[in-house]
Amino acid sequence: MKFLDIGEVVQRSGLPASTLRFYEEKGLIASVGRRGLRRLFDVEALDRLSLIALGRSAGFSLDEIGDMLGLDGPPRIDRARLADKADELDQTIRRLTALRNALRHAAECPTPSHMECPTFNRLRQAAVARGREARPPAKRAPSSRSGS
Amino acid sequence: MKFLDIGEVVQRSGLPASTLRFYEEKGLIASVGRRGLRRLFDVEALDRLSLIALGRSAGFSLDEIGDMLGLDGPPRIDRARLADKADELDQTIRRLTALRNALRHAAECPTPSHMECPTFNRLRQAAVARGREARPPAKRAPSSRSGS
DNA sequence: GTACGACTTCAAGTCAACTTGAGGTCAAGC
DNA sequence: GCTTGACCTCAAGTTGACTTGAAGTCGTAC
Repeated sequence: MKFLDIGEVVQRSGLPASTLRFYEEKGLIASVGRRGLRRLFDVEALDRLSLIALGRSAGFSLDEIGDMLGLDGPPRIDRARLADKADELDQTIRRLTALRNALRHAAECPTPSHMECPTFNRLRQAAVARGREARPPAKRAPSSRSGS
Repeated sequence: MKFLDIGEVVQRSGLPASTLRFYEEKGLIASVGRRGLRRLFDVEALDRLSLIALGRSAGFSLDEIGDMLGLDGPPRIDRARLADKADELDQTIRRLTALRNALRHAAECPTPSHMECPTFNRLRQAAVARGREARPPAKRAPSSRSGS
C-alpha cells in the first residue's frame, strides 16, 4: 500500500497543507506515520477529505463532521442525520426562494421607491419578524486564495 | 414627530442595544440626537433596521448594505444590485437543491455503506471538485440569544 | 437627595475555520 | 559536506458580526 506525502495530498485534494494539519489536529483525518518529520497519509485520507468537503458544503460544521465520521476509524454516517440535514436544507431553500422572488420583484418593481412597494414591504416585515432566527445564505470563498 | 429611546428600538426591532450601537458606529443607522447621554432615534430607523435585516438575510454583508442604503440619508436601493443578488441566490438554490436531493437519497439508500453508493460518491467527487469555491449554506443564529 | 436602573463609552473577547509567520529539521542533490 | 526546499511546530493573526465587561452618567421614583 502506498503512502502519500502531505504534498501529494495537497495536490490531490486541492487543500493547502495548513488545512490538512488543522484537520489532523481536530481529529478529522489522521496520518499513518512519519517519514522523518513528514506526515504520511494513506489513500483513504482522500476519501475522508472528500466526505469533509461534502459535509461542509451541506452546511455541517467541522465538529459535526468529526462526530459523524467518528474521531477515527471508518466513516459511519448516520442516515437520520442526513435526513435531518436534508429537511433543514429544504427550509433554507424555501426561504431563499421566497427571498429571490421578492428581490426579483423589487428589482423590476416600478414604484419610485422600494419603500412604497407593498411586496417589498411585506418582505421587510418578514425579515424583521424572522429577526434573529436565520443566518445569511452561502458565502464565497473566505480567503485571499480564492482567485482563479 | 416622536423620538425613540434606544430601549424602544430594542423592543420594536428585536435587536439588542449593543447591535444598534454597533450599527450606528458602522454608519448603518443614525441617531437624531441625545437626551442626556441617551440616543434618540426617529421612527425611520426602524425602517432602516428592517432593510438591514432583509439585506442580511439575502446574504449581503453589512458593508454592502451600508453601501446600498447610503451611509446616511434616505435608503436608495440599487435595482441592478438586487437583480444580481437574485441571480446569485438562484445559483445557491440550485446547488442546495441538488445537495438536498442527494442527501435525501443517501439517507434512504440501502447500500450497507455510503462509500458504496454511486450517488453518494458522485456527490463526494462534486464536493471535492467544487473545492474551495463555495461556502456552506445558511447557518443558525450565531449567539446564545437564539433561544425561543 | 439619593438610590436605582437604564443608559453610556471603550477596549477586549468570541466564534469558526483557517492562515501566516518565525524559526527549526531533514533528505536529497550537487 | 553543504545548500536547498519541502516539510515541521507553535503561537498569533484574520474576518465579520457582534457581545461582554468594567467603569461612568443621568433621569426618575421614592
